[in-house]
Amino acid sequence: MTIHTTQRRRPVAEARLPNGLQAHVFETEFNRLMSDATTVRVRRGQRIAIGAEETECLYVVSTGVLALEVPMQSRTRQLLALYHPGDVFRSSLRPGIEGEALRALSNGELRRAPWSVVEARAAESAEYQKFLVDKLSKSTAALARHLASIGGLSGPERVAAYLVAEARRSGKASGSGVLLELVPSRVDTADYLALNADTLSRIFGHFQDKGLLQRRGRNVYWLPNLQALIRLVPSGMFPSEPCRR
Amino acid sequence: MTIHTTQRRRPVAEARLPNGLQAHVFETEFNRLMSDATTVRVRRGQRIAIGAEETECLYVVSTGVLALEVPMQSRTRQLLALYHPGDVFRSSLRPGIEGEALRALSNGELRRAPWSVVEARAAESAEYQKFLVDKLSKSTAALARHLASIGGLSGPERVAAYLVAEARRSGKASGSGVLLELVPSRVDTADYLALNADTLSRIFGHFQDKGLLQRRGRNVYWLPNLQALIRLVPSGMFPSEPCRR
DNA sequence: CGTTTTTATTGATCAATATCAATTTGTTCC
DNA sequence: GGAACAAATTGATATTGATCAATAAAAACG
Repeated sequence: MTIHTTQRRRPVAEARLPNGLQAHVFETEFNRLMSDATTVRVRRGQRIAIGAEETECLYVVSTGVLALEVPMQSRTRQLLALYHPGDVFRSSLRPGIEGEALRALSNGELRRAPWSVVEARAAESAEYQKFLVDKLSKSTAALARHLASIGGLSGPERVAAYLVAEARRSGKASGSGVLLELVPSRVDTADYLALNADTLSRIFGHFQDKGLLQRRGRNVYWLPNLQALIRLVPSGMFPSEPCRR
Repeated sequence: MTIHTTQRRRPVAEARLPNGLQAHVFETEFNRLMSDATTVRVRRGQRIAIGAEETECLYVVSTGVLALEVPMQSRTRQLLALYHPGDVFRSSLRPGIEGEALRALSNGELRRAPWSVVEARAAESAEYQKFLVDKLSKSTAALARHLASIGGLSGPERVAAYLVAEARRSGKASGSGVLLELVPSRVDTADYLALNADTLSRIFGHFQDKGLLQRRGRNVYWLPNLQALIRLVPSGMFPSEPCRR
């Protein structure tokens, strides 16, 4: 297993934690839990091989966005899950498909610790144990939710579900709508949503035509009407979770 | 949460453990771990509501096949995972989609224990703890693998991958090929593979025409050439796992 | 054993999305 | 600022898989 460290040609994007709360949790809980973790700087596009059994690790995203990637056909791939600042990834969650890896979708930073060390540390404190198990469970639940989305929804529905989920995760209230930064490129987003990049582009176009989406910058979009987007997704997909602001 | 117990109109199918090994592990490890679990008999089609936070449970399949189900559109659903004898399901793995449930795809029996009890028991023994965590990790890995399959493969590829996985899980060497019992109905299998039941039927037909599949009974199929089926699936999906017999 | 009910197959058609190629737009870097 | 490069959009067309309706095949049941 090789982990290439950043060659520092491009400046690493500074920390972009979605909001104060998450930053706080991240700082207090994880920095203690991961006090002896290795910091790994990653550049957009970089591949981080996931360790085998013996080198099982826990990864925690500090900044940037990463994805769990598996290569499928010769030229295609599937992104199984996205990891944002504060998210954890345990390598035993990996599907065991040849070529699987973590892939940086933006510049960023993550911390890596051997699972054995994390386990020992967690054993010392029931509080940390609970925190960790909770994080990992949520990540599995997210995987299940994504599978439901890919397997059960049409293209536009998937995109709407993605936008709503992102808005809830990191959107900022702005005017009458929600301002949203979508870090992954079109191709990455398409590979995550199991859509063709061209098709995804078209769906974004339709949403813009219908006034559901407005581009405000490179990766920045404004959603004037989140409720309308939610209505595009079969009810039940978002069971009355409060929308953070 | 209501769990309907069997009304015993139809006889419950007797235990069908795939082979001696699994039966053994199941007996020795789990019966001790789950010694104070409730036994729940289920009939094909029965829905088992998954508990909320407070009533989080661990389920262990004794006999039969169950699936984690989420309703999508009005008439459609997605089966996220299949659970066979010996498999475990922890309710915090649920995606949190309205209407989610365990669904019995055949008559069978499962054991249910409150998570708190299981946790306490596992805390007593590192061996059990490890066994449990390992089972749950594998179930998450299977979820990821299934997501890769649904998101990245075509219909026929998905079906081939399903057949190969089932052959490896429970197939019995028979003549020059593998004999396989496929318990779930066409509709259930289709919902699991995110395909239309008609389309699935056609794919089975094509596989039969190509001599990859032969019907041998109600749910029993014979695969004369497993290698040919494996070649239909992008390499990497099945990285040199030994084929059990 | 024949009737009822459920499950599976098959054909004709349609809709959704992938593919390929050509532009356009945006970014990076001198 | 402008050349060189990368990313995103758009149009024309092909392909896959869904849908609907009709039929066939199996099980269940009296």
